[in-house]
Amino acid sequence: MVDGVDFADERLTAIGLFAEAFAGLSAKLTEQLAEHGLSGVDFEVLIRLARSPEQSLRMSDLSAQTSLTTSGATRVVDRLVAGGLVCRRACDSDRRSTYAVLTTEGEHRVADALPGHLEIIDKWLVAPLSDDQLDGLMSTLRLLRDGVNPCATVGTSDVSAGQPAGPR
Amino acid sequence: MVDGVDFADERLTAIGLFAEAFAGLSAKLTEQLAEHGLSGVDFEVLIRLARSPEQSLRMSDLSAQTSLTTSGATRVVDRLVAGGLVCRRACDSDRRSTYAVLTTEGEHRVADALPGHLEIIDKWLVAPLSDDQLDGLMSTLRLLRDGVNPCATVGTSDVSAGQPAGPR
DNA sequence: GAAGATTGAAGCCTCAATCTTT
DNA sequence: AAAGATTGAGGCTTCAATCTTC
Repeated sequence: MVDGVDFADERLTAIGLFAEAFAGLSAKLTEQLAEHGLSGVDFEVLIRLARSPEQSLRMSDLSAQTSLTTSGATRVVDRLVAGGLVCRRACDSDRRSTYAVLTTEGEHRVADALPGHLEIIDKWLVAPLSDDQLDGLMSTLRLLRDGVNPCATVGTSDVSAGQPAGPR
Repeated sequence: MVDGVDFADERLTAIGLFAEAFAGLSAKLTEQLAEHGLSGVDFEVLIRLARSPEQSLRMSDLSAQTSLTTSGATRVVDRLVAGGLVCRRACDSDRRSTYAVLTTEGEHRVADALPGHLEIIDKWLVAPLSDDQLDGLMSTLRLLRDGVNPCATVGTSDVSAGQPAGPR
C-alpha cells in the first residue's frame, strides 16, 4: 500500500480472471490451428472471407472486421497470397480499392481446420458450463462488448470470428 | 458450406464475443496505461512486483506469473531498468538466479496509474453489470480458467494482474 | 484534399542457442 | 546433465510516410 493505493484490489482480480480465461482458450485454439498451418489471424481472415459474399472483402473492410490495422491487413493478405490461400482482385468501380478473395485452396484449408476448431470450443468453453451458465455468459459478454465496442454491432451481423484481438 | 462445414457455426459467435469483449476492455486499459507511460506488459510486471514480498521476484518466477517467456521477461525488465522503474539484484543463495526489484520510482509510477486503471475496470466491467451478473461472470470465468489453465490456481493465490496475455 | 492501399522503419515477442552455476 | 538467465535472429504488428485514385 502506498498513499492508500491497494495493489491487491479485487477489481484487478476480476480483470485478471478475464484475461487468464481468454488467454487459456486462445492458447488452445492457437495450438489447434497451428496443426493446420494457420495462425489465429490467418484463420480470422480466412473465415471472414469464407462467410462474405463472393468470398471476398475489400482490404479496408477486412481490417475493420478484424483486429488489424489496414497496414496489418496488407501484411496478412501478403502472407496468405504467398501461401495460395487468398488472391487479390482489383475493384472495377473504384480503382483505389482491392479485394482479397478466398481461393479454392483457402476454402478447403479453413474447412479442414474448422471442425477441430469447433471441438476445442466445445471442450473448453461449451461443455464445462451448464446451459444457463452459457446463456448467462453470452448475454453478459454481449453487454460488455456493446459497451466497449459499440461499432462491432453495426454493419456486420454480430457474427464474430474465432480469434483474439489485442488492442490496437 | 463445404462438405457440410458451416462457416457460421454459433460456437464461432460465442468465442468471437469473448474475444471482442476482452479486446475492447483491453484497449481501454491499454489506452489509460499509456497516459502513464506504461504498456500493458509493463504494468503487469510492475504490479506483480508490487504485491510480492520484498517487492521483488526471480526472473523465472516473474515469467511464470505473467504472459511472458523467460526471454520475454528479460526484455521487459531490460526496458523497465532502463526507465528506472526496476533494478536487478543478484541472488546470494543461488548465483544462477537474478531478482527483479521494484524501485521507489517504479512503485510510485504504478501507484499513480492504478486508480485510473481501477476506474476503467469499474466503468466498463463492473458498472454495466448487476451484482448477480458480475458474480455469475466471475464464477464462470474461474471455472473456464481452471479448465484451460489449471496451473494458474496453484502457487499464486489466485490473484491476477490486470493485463492481457496472448498465447505463447 | 480525402480515401484506399501499400511500404519503410521500429518496437515487441518468441525460439533456439549460449553461458554460467548447480 | 539440468536450471536460470541472457542474446541473436526472425516473425509479426503498428505508425508514419507515400502513392494512386476519387
